Amino acid sequence: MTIHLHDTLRGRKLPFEPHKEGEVTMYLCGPTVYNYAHIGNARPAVVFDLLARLLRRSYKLRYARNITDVDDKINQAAIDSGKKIDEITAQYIKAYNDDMRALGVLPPDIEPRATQHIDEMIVMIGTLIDKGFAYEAEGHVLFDVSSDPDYGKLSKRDLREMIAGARVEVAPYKRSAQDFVLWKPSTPELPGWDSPWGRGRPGWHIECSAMAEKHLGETIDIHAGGQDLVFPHHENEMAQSNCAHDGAPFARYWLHNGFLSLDSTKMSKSLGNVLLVHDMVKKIPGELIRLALLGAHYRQPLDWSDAALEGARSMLDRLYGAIRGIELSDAERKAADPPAAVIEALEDDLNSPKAMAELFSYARALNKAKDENERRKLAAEILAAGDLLGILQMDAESWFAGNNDSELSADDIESLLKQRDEARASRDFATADSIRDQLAAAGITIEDSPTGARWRRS
RNA sequence: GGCUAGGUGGCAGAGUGGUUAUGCAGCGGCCUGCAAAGCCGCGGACAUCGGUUCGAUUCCGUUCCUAGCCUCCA
Repeated sequence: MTIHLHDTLRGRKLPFEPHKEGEVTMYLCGPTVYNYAHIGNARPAVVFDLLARLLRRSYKLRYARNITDVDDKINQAAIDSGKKIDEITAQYIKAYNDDMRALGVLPPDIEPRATQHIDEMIVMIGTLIDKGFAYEAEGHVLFDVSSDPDYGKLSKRDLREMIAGARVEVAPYKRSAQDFVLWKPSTPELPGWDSPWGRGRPGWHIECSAMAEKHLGETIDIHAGGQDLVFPHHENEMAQSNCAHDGAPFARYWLHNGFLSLDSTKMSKSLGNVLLVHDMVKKIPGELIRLALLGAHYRQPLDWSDAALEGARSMLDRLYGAIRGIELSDAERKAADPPAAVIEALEDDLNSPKAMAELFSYARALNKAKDENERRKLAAEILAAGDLLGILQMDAESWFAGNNDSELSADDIESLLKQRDEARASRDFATADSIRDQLAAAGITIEDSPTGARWRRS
């Protein structure tokens, strides 16, 4: 089955055909590094990591995820903290990569940084001026929206209506309220670079156009990001790139993930309800967070809550419970492919909830199977699906052992289990049950089986 | 106000013009010393009002509601 993807520009799901046969280029708008990433920031990173993993099965993928390291919010963070800009960006770039790794996000092939592509941006801005799509005014360079007849097509906005509804305050140097900044002047204390228009810094949108062109070419196959980037960020990127490239399409498929809310409200610093991935991964297994993020289809809204997290935990308990106790060799693991139904679900516009549902039918089959070879085969297939989805990366015993922060160590538990076994052997069930109660009080659940008792933290 | 997405059983969340989502929770059974896990089975849903149709949760339109965007934002 061919991969189908929903394209924002055309507004529907389409069969995916890359520009060049067998090769795919993908660009994701990454973080602005002035703070830790919150759980909403993690959604596109995780969702499109899954897409990257899926694409790599069938194509040679070149995947870029940029880092915005020049931005007014960064400048403000430097002023607020008294730190140097470089210190701040270095700190948060490292934190971002660490946090994403904890969520099972594989590194992209390229991680271009805005500050390392100023020359390319200046060249592109010059091209836009030369071709009549941009103009200089009071040290600024602005994109002339009226010069691009396609402007508004991505976000499905009517330019005239936007003008009618525009805010009152329009910078005096703008010809039109919708014109946006490609280059703006910097004061001496702000970061800046020499340019034909004086010392300054780039506008927000130009970096993605310039970096995508440099690393992936004039036309990229997939451009992804959060839904809130459709306007103005992606609309503006598309305008810049299309105009600079004489109409060559910037992206063949535009993918946008839905918004994440927190307990049904928008995350915002003023409400104080921002969940930082950096804090969460200290307490919660990364793949649990990852599965919770993949628990809804990527284009659907997702409400983050403890209940959502517990739902993901139940799912992982069930899957780990099925494969628990089956030791596979590396060769057995490598030989297995994910179930076809799982792949088909993912190839249908990255339907991760469907993929999970298919995986559960394999877990059920494994739980029912008596034949050891059959069980090993099913376990290997489930684990192969886990590798594709970025889950089931832990040893099952470790998963059920959980955090080691309770009063009972694994050795304590084993010792108590042994006592209980002895009591049970002599049919002293009162003692056996009191040990079980003792363990239950410490959050340990016992599971007896023909091969002896197992335990897990709940 | 405009644009774009949605509104599915107790919760989460897929999907479909007529037939089982799936996970959790609930109920009954099997297994168990009793549990837990697992297995088998059961109940319960498609916001509203119209229309198309032999038949609509699924297509079209109305109304209501929700979210995002329209200003920095994943």
